[in-house]
Amino acid sequence: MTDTRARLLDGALRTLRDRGIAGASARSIATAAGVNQALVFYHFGSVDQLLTEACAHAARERVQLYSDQFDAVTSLSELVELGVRIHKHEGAEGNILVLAQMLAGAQSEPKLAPSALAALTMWIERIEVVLERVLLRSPLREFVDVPGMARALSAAFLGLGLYDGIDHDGADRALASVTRLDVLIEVIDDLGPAAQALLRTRLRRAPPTA
Amino acid sequence: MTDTRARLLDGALRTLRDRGIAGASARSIATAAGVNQALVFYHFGSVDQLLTEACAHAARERVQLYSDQFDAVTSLSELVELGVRIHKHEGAEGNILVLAQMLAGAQSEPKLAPSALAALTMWIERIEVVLERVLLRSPLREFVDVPGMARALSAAFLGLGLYDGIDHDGADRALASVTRLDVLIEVIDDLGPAAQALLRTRLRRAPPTA
DNA sequence: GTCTATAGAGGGATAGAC
DNA sequence: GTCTATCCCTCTATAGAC
Repeated sequence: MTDTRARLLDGALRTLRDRGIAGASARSIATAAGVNQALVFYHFGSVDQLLTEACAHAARERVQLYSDQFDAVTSLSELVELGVRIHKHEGAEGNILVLAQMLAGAQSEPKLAPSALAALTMWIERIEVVLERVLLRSPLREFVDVPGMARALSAAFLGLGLYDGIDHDGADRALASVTRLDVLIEVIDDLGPAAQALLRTRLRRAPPTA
Repeated sequence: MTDTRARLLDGALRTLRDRGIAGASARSIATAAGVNQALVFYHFGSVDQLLTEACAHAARERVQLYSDQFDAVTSLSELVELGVRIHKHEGAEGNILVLAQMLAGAQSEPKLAPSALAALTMWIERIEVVLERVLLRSPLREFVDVPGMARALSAAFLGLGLYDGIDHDGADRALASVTRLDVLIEVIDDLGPAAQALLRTRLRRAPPTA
C-alpha cells in the first residue's frame, strides 16, 4: 500500500472522529492527511469509497488489536471490564466514534450502510464468540440469545460513545453503573447448586415476554 | 406560533430523521416544510438554531406523549416493555433518530451539544423517576446507581436506533434478547424472602469493581 | 412575513501539466 | 503519482422588492 493511500485512510478516520460525518469532506480529509485534495479521487474514486475503505480497515485493525484480550475473557464480569477498557481507549483514540458517525451518515447515504454494517459486524462476531464461551457453564445460558445480546451490547456502546461526546461525566457514570451490575451476574454464576437449581426452575416457569 | 414556524420545526425533524445531520441543510428543511428557504433565517436566524429549537420542541412533546405510560410502569419488566414500545414507535416516527443525529452532529459542531444534551436529559430524567420508583422494593436497589443506569439505558437506545437504520433484523433480535433478560430481573424481584436474603448477602460481599 | 436574487464560501469531481 | 486550475453544484446568509 502506497504511503499516500495509508495517509488518506488515516486522515479519513481522524476527520470522521473529530469533525463527524458532516465534516468529512475530501478537502478536510486531505488536509488532515497532509496530501493534495485531488488524490482522494485518484486513489479512491469518491469520498464515500474512501470512508468505506477507511472504516473497514480500521475495524479490522482495532478488533485485531483487542484480539488477545477478547480471548482472555473468562466471565461476564471480565467481558464488561474489557468493554469499559475499550470504551475508554477507543473513545479518545478511535473506532467507536468513527463507527457511530458512519451509522449516522448511513441513514441518509445508503452507500455507506453496507460498509458500516460490515465494520460493526466484526465487533459483533468477536463478542458473540466470547459470550458463547463465557455462558457455557452459566445458568443463564439457555435464556440468552447470544447473537441478539452481542448486537444489543454493540449498539449500546455506539450510543455511549456518542453520549460521551456531549456529556463525558454522564457517560462515565453510566459506565460505572453498568460495571456494578456485573457483580449481580457474577453472583448468579457463583450461586451454589441448590440456589442455581431454584433460579433455573423459576426462569423456566417464566415464559419469554417477547 | 405562526404556521410557518411550526412547519419549519416539523420539517427540520423529518429532515434530520430521514437524511441525517449531514443532509439537514436550510434548503432541504425548507423543501420538507413546503416553505421558502430564506424563511429559515428570518424565523430562526441560522440552521443550527432551528435544529436546536426543533430538537427541544420534539423532546418535550415526545416525553409528554409517553408520560402516562411512564407513570404506569410498576416493574423493571414493564419498563423494558415500554422501552421496546417506544423504540418501535419512535424508530419509524420520531425522536430517537433525531436525537442520535443531533449527538452525531454535536461532535463536530459544539453549538449543537447543549441542546442535544438538554433534549436527551428530558428522557433521562423521566427514566430516573421510574427507575427510582420501581427499584424501591427490589433487592437490587442498593446496587443500582439510578442516574447512571438511566443514562446507560438512554445511550443504549440511541445506539439501537442508529443500528436499526442499517440492520433492522439485527436490531429486532437485539431488542428481543434484552426483553428476555427482564425475566431474570423479574425472577430476582420475585424470589422468596430466604433466597432474597441470600442474594443480598452475596451482593454485599462482592465489592464494586468500578 | 414572504418572495427573488445573489454574494461568497465550500464541496465533489475532472482535465491536463509535470 | 502528484500537482494546479477549474467547472459546476450546493450551501449559508443577506439585500431588497412586494
